[in-house]
Amino acid sequence: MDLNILKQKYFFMPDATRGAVRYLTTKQLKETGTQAIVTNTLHLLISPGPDVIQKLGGIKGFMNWDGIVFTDSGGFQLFSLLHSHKWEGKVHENGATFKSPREGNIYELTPETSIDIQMKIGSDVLVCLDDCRDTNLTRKEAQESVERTLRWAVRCRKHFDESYGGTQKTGKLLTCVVQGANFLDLRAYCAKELVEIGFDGYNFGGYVVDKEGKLVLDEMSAVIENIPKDTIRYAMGVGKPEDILSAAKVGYNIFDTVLVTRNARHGTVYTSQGVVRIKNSEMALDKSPVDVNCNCECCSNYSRAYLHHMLKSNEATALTLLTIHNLTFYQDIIKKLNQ
RNA sequence: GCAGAGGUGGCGGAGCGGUCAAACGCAUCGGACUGUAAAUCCGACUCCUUCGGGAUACACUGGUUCAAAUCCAGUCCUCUGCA
Repeated sequence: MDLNILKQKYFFMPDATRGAVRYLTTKQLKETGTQAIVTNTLHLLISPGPDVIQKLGGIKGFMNWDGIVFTDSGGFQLFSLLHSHKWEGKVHENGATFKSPREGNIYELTPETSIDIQMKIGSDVLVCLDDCRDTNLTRKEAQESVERTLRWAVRCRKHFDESYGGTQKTGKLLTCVVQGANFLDLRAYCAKELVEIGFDGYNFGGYVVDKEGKLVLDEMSAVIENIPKDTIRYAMGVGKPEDILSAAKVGYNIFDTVLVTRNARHGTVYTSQGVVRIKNSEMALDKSPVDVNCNCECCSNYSRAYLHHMLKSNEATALTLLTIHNLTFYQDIIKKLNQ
């Protein structure tokens, strides 16, 4: 598999956080036009555990997925869960120590263990552990997060190269995350320093929309201006269809968001005529497909009225069909970008 | 027919003198969701309102009380047991 394509073309990766895009079979996932997915180090660490996945052929063998796999470092989830006190644990210079609410085990995620876990999961593109913080950071906090992210990036780079032989030996790519909150100079600084270390990709990290839900394009620009063009430029967590187009225009080429699949499950679907809420009463007698301009399994076979009824009746089939549609809609956007 | 139990908002079901326009659940109607603890969460849900309130409401009709969904009487229904 030639991973260099990730540096040249546009990709949208649905989140298969626990090694599954919710409600889709791997076959259905492929049929949406999806070529790459993101799984999550943190969630897979807790269950079923990296050793189990490794024994079962890595995430690709496990899922029977022959496409590209990214693993998120787990930093974003863990730190947001810890910062909001939803999980017990603490962030420290060596990473984070936390208690899994699932079975109460104590785990430690460090730059090195994060790489180890991602290797065992068997992903194609690894992400360095980054120090992701809350929104509304002071300059001092943002600076600390940048400096720690840089120190961790160095450790990840070193560990990946020294313990595994780097890209040359593994064939895998290593990407890093640019922090700096809404301080443009910190964003630029973080990007430059990471480029200095050298990675296969520079991911825009942190929060991608402001309080009003507007994409932070100025921050994204500050990063893109300081990284190479022929690299992975992954805008993590972006976003709404229009946000993906904006980010692509600025220079990003890879995207992921939970909105696609989560909104589908909640009955909010994307169409060529804008957002439609399938659960709303006006859909009850609507014989038209979700999107007349879509050829997915959902739109080719079923009416809005039928999907409305299934959602109202808690029939899981609707979740599958709407996920297929939303994901197909996103992949169609990506196809147009690649034309 | 006799003996018990009971009739509360679209439904189920709390409340058993004042803080009750009435808990909670469901249904209904909106909305949110951006490196997923999410088939989740939030709001509305008698009518009117200049958003401060106002007017009708707990089977029906009377009554007691400063005050009744809550107490009393009668009426009409429903369920369970015995004939």
